[in-house]
Amino acid sequence: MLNGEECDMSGWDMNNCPVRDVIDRIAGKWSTLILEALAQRPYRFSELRRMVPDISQRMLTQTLRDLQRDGYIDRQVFPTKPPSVEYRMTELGHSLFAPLSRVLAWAADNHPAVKAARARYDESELA
Amino acid sequence: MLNGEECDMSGWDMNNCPVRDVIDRIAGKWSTLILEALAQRPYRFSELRRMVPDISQRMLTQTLRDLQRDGYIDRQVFPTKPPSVEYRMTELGHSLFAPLSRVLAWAADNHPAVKAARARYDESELA
DNA sequence: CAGCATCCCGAGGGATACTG
DNA sequence: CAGTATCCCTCGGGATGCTG
Repeated sequence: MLNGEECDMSGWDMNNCPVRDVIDRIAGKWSTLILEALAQRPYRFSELRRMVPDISQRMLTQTLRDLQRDGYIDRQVFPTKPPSVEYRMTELGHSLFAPLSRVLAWAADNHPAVKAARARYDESELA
Repeated sequence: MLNGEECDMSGWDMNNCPVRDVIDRIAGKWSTLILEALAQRPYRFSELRRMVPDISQRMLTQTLRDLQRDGYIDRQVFPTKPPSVEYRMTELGHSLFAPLSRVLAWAADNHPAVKAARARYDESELA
């Protein structure tokens, strides 16, 4: 990575860079929020909806499918009536979330610094 | 984060969640590539272009501006002729790249596992 | 309850041409 | 060399309505 091994810009064409292939998925608008929730414990569809109130059920479904497809979460259907579905983070998902949560924590911690940098930049721009 | 402190889904409305505010920027298509390059050493505009061959100069300029605005990189102009500009990662940028590079490394390491998961999913889908 | 189908919009981003 | 300026188009994602 750092030495240009995995996704060397000069070697890969963008469309099949393995790092991008993975990153693009978790870079979606809702992925990290869902992962954050399921990192704690399994949740049902309606529970997740309540936890991420601004998400549409369309995007919740789609994001869950994408995360499931990439192997980060499992979907288990209980054939009750009415049906109930539980989503649970897989081992792969947890192993991803370990480093990912560090970045999220960094973002939370350094948000003030970033906001300050933006203010400084915008200030110097209004020439 | 994990305990719902920083970006508690039930508390924040999406549009001013501090974590998203930071993450959305570095989740852009080219940001990580540029950060990866500048984490190693400073580079000039044309050098970066060569390192990320698929980027348009429009997006290179724009991504550099965004990263600069958020305080991750510095821009230094040398008034030579023709002009030369050097981009250099700041301390804030390096402190971000530390955890970020872990995620990128994870992505590189686990790309096969993710591809396998996708294959399994797609297989089971073509009912 | 947990979806799927449809319509629709705006932002992100590509291609091309021009400049200090 | 290091940009800026336009045009254009894809596609992520919102809103709404319907189903097993």
